[in-house]
Amino acid sequence: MPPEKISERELMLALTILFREQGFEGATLSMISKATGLKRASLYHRFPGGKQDIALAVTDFTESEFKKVLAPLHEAGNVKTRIRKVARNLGEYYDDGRRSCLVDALSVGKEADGRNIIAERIAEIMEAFISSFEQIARAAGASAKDARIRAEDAVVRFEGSLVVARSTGDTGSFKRWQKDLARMLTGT
Amino acid sequence: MPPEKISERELMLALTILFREQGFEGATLSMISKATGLKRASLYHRFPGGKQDIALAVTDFTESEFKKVLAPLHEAGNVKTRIRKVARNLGEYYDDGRRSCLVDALSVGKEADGRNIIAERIAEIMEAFISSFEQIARAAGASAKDARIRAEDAVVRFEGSLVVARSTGDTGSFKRWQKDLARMLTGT
DNA sequence: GTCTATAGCTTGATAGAC
DNA sequence: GTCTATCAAGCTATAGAC
Repeated sequence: MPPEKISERELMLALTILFREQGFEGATLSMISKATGLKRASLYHRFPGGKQDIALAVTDFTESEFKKVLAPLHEAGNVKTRIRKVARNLGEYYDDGRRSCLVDALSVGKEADGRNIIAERIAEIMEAFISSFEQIARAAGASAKDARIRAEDAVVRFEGSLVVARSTGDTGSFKRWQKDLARMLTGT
Repeated sequence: MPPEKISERELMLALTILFREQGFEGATLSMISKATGLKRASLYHRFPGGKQDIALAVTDFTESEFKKVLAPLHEAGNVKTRIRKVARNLGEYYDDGRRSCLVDALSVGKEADGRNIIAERIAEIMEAFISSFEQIARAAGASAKDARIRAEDAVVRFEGSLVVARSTGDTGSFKRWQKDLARMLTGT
């Protein structure tokens, strides 16, 4: 057999960028082929289920990458310091607000039956994101109810700043979000 | 000639719903035909420029509908009362947070040349949205700089709550946004 | 594990009748 | 202003060679 033209990780990184920018319908196999350097048939060798399989793999990959980005939340040390580390990580991961959110891009569009398997799967990432923030808010002393609200609002402002930045090109609100995150979650 | 099968306004309403749910790539001419009751050729009679023409018409239509929704901001009367009226209007327009934002749905995806004509056009709606909030914040006594930041953050939280609601099905953050809007913009 | 070649379908778009 | 019929191009997916 010929050697792998592209490593698993490089492959997933290229696919993630593409799906984030184009969404599910927008990302055609021709684009995928071009972005990865693999011909159609090679893509089907790696992802027997086709395009949907690829999108689900991107979702799995993003979930695990996100865990790394959020990892400092669950480490030892000062709460605010941990949150600030995560704010920095997210800034790096989203190129200071210039990249779109995969959850947003892949949750547009429904099947004829009104469902969207990828969106259902990707909603778990969103919930895990909120849940991580919720835990750190609890650690900072918030009540169960308050912690949930603080976490949801922090994620809301994160997602919103990426939408606004994509539309207007202005990343100011993302940067304000980064600065504000520790205060939002700890309430002080 | 046969009579119009569907009025201009009904047509635009159906198209807006479709593009909001499916995005540009996701909304196929087959779906458009089904949603409007018009065959392909009839659509091309009304929109000679094809699908892109339709999307631009939806953008224009949404811009004028949005002006109506935001109109109370520019009327006479108590500032907070006017803002609360707009919060109610937006709740109605977005079905209490259950509908997606057109700006979000249509700003996913780029042409090969890196541009996206529809997204560029629709960015103007986003800017007008922010600008309306900015004016009312000024009217409430905020400095130019503060008014801009308050307006941006209000729109950020609005867009974010729609993304989170679409993903998780939870409209709680949208309802909190409605309650909070007057305080956010006036700073009190 | 990669490729070329191809199948079969859907897409966006058009011609021309009524 | 609507329609049927049709088109080329692009789509996802597969078969089979190396």
